[in-house]
Amino acid sequence: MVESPDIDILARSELFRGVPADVLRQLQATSFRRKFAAGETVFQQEDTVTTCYVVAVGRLRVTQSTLDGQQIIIRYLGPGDVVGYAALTGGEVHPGAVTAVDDSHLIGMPAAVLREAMTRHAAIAINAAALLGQRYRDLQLRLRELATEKVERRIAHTLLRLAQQAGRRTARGVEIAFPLSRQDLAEMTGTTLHTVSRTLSGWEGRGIIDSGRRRVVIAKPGALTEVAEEG
Amino acid sequence: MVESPDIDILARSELFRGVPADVLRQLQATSFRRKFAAGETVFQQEDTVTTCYVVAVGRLRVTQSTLDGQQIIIRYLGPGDVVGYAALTGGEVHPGAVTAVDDSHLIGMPAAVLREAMTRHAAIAINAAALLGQRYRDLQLRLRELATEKVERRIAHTLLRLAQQAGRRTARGVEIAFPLSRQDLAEMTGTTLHTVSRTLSGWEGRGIIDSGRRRVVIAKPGALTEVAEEG
DNA sequence: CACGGTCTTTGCGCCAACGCAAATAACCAG
DNA sequence: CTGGTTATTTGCGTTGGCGCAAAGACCGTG
Repeated sequence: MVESPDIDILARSELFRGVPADVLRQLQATSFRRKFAAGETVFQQEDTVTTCYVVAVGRLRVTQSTLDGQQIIIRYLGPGDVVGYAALTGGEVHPGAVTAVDDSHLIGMPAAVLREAMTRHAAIAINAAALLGQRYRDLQLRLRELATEKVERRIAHTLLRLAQQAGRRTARGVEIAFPLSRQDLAEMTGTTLHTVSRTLSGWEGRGIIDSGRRRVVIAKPGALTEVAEEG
Repeated sequence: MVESPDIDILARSELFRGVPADVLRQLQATSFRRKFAAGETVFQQEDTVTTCYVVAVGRLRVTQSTLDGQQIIIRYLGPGDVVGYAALTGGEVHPGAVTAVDDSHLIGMPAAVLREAMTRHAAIAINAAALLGQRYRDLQLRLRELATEKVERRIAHTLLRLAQQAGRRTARGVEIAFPLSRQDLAEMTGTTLHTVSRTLSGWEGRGIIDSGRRRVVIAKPGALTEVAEEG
């Protein structure tokens, strides 16, 4: 019997790294694959936690909304990332919503099974703590940025971070490898799409970036870094 | 032999809740108490992680600074809270600085011992994941608040949150039970001490709060909630 | 009880960024 | 190719909150 490719993906994921193959095989018995088309929702904010996913392929967006419809983007998720971290912490409901921004394949498993596996195999629980700590640290950084930096710098930093985690080298420069609108950038930086548009237009004029409809290519990463760091 | 009071504190802490007493006794063999006077620093940002603490008594402040001295307050820690979460995630350095704002007693233990205990007792690792998840969720909320709400509301929300976690009922109202300056509130809400001062003055005039030098009493929590929720 | 240090208050001018509005521009479905 | 939908750009007036500056209040200490 051929080893399932899913085992391979899990073995490389942030949550199951270093976990023995036989444990993964057991987990895989209750796991399943699920596809989400771009734009489809994986779960809504406040949904009850039933399933935990690991991204096989694709890209998803985590958002958090207020009652009156205001929304911010918490982070983007890509291959190997956990979708629905609440399952790791024993949370009852999802604190944010997750939507696919590209066609995506997720490997899902029941939250109860995962919780049980964590009690049995400390390595998984330790990985969970590590990945949550990583996300927490990222958020601390963004909070500080939002509190202390001006809009232009925030946008610059955000683009550089996105390039780092989902950049693709092309002839023109580093392209953000998923659809990213002005509105999206606004929701990541705590500003409005108008201000983002004006800022990007400015950079476009200086040849720093090359952008279009839901598309951003960083032509001169060095220049963008300069904007982000000083002046 | 009398059971040490530290065991009791640990058993009730967010990290060691539900962990068998004999495991705690083992951990306590390498643990020690340390006092910090108000104003003293437990560790600096970027310090190497060597020790993990649990707060026995007191109150501490976690901050994050930029190179140019800008700083924000990430959170306050009180009895039962973990100080130096990086030890739980395998981090090499502390991502933030911790300072005592009141005289405090901490129970410390070597990070390596704690890490080892996590691998041996999944319950500790699971608690670690839970508490990190809680902090992450709190930060998501603050990020959204900072990104979408105006200063006055942010300050109102912040005060209400502080009252929740460290409020003390008095004749005049709910008092924040540790020294809290205008500057501190500014660093929690992403604004300046001037704006905080003006805002508090306004509320003071309306009888909503009663504040002084590094001291805030919420006289009318209901009115403050109203400010926080709707205009 | 006077002094120095730390907090807090308040006035004033200014500007980054918002909010509104309206004109493109790009994409999609049929 | 055409009409409809979704994204982007840009202009213009407004303003919340910053930055600077100076005065006043409070506190611990010698």
